[in-house]
Amino acid sequence: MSFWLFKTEPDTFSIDDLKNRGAHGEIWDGVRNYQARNMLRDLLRIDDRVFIYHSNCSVPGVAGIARVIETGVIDPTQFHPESKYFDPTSTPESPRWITVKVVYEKHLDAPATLASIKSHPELQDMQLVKRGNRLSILPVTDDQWKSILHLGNT
DNA sequence: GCCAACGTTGGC
DNA sequence: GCCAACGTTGGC
Repeated sequence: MSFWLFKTEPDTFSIDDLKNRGAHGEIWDGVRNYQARNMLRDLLRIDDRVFIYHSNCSVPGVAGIARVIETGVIDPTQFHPESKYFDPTSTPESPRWITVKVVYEKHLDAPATLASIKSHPELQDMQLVKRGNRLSILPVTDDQWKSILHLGNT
């Protein structure tokens, strides 16, 4: 089992929205970056655990945890002309955007804020805090996972 | 709103 | 292949 971090803007889709989907979970749609797509398509496995990270908000940070329940999911929004994620160059015969479905697992007791992550020496290697990082899907090491759990459960 | 740090697009 | 222009991300 591997660990990951997914970014989301809580104004658009928050961990509470994911919680409200219940056991049905939610397709992680809208990823339109090839590096991120490749991780979703090629590296994520069922039962992998995912930090849900709230970005572009007043207090950015890891809010909670989700679990991968389905892989190789064709992002349906690429075929929806009314969607902001519509991709007219993708075809049902050869879909370009593949993603996963996740289900809510739990909130951290308190969010592990970006500020607190930056203040912890053992987390300075996280891709999240690396200069210029903009990927919305990031790998997390076992040690980083444990450290952030600790940050969020004090 | 500002702006740095990207990724993408398209002319050449 | 080069590179300028443009769009996006996301912290602050």
